[in-house]
Amino acid sequence: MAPSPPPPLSSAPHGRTGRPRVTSRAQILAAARRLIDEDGWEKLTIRRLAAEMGIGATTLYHHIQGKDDLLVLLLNHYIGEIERPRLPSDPRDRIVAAATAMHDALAAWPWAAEVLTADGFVGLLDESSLWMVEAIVAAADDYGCTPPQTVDVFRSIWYYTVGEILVRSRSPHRRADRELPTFRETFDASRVPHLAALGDQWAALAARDIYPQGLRAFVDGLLAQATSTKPDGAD
Amino acid sequence: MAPSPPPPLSSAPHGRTGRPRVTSRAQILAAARRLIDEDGWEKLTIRRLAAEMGIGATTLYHHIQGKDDLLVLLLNHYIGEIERPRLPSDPRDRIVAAATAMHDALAAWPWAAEVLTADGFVGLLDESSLWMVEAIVAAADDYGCTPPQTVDVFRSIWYYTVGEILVRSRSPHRRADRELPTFRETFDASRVPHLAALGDQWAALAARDIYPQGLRAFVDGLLAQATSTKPDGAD
DNA sequence: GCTACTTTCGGAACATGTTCGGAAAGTCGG
DNA sequence: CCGACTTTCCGAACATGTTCCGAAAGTAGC
Repeated sequence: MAPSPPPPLSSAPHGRTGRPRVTSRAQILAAARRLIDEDGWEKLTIRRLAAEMGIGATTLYHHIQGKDDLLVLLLNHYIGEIERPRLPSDPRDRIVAAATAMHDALAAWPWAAEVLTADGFVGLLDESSLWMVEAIVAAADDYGCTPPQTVDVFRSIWYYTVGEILVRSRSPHRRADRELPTFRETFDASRVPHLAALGDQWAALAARDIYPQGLRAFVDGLLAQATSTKPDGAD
Repeated sequence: MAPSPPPPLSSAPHGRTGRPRVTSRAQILAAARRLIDEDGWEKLTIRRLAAEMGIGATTLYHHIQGKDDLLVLLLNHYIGEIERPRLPSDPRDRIVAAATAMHDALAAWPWAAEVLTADGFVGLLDESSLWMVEAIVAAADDYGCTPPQTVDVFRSIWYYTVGEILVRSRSPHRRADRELPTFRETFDASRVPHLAALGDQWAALAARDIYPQGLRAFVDGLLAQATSTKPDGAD
């Protein structure tokens, strides 16, 4: 429980009392990236990572909080390297563009789903990764949203984005394992007639990527709601 | 602490060959419900459940697929007991009401978050739990949506709902453990000015429940998009 | 009763994330 | 050089979900 950032490993090895560190957080992150790149993120376990570095598994816990923490750090690194797209000037379009960038950045890493819902995820992001959030907030502000409305707009979009990524990241699993489609193909026509009527169309329709489309509809609805509601927020 | 020894399998028909079963899926579900009600769902482990029933842990796997499967079965039971609200006649209001019911039903069980994203979750629901889905689909259809549009409407709402439940179900965790709010309170004003300007307001604003509000905005946007788009679906 | 067959049971084992307690390896004051 | 102190390392252990495989407990045919 000593979050005091340790001094760099090589530049100041001596000058401090106590047993010298055998590794650094940066080295751990580098090794984790190597493992992910080589064997896939599913093979990234604490013990493997420790073995890769030639240290004890327990030792890792003195440099990272836990596996979730490690994944967030990794994600921050990857997201930080994404180049910022030029965002449209129109606030509505800007929100859509920024949210799409955020979505794509997270969806690119399957293991992001493991930590997306972790306690206050957005608050754990680096400043270099926060420009997406900042862009959405700024655009909502530009549009004329009040601070509460702005936060609501972002949170709503965030929920939608997280849900989409999580649901879609788990769906392909079963399709490879078993032969079940994402949705069952037969429904009781007497109890759920409309579902039964859709029948096997559902599976095909549910396979399409509708994130951008839904996002646009959502942003439209949110901004319309913001401008039509009394900014005072009659709670 | 074992109020249910093994006898009540007496009614099992003896016309079958092989070693007789010592338990049934129904008994497993009943024991699981008992454990959840008494000690909370976090205490529900495979070994505890087996011990409660006086059987070996491995035996459970001959009656259920795994823990996720067990949780889905449990959720189906609980959702099936929810009384169906009278839904408004207006399609838009009906979608909102049904989605809200769906959200509330899932949000009522913290462990629902554990299986919400499991492979084709909606397809695993019982017919007795599917009336919420059916209601949304039927309302979208009533509104004039084409089958693809109808599925898109439901899936969008589903993503939003799942995201909200998952994010909110994990947030309180850390607030109890540590003192971090859901979002960090200080941001670099030079890199993320708008976030910095919101500052500590964010934490308070993010604590509010905005699901119904966001849902209404989303449904408005989705239905507007559906009626304005060529039904042919120009991909 | 005995042998075959069928179905179910469950102990041992595995991999995982994580915690605990003490040993190890330095510095510092003498 | 030595003992005290500080900081870090890591083997052992724990709890979990899950899988393997042989033992157990029935029925069927003789």
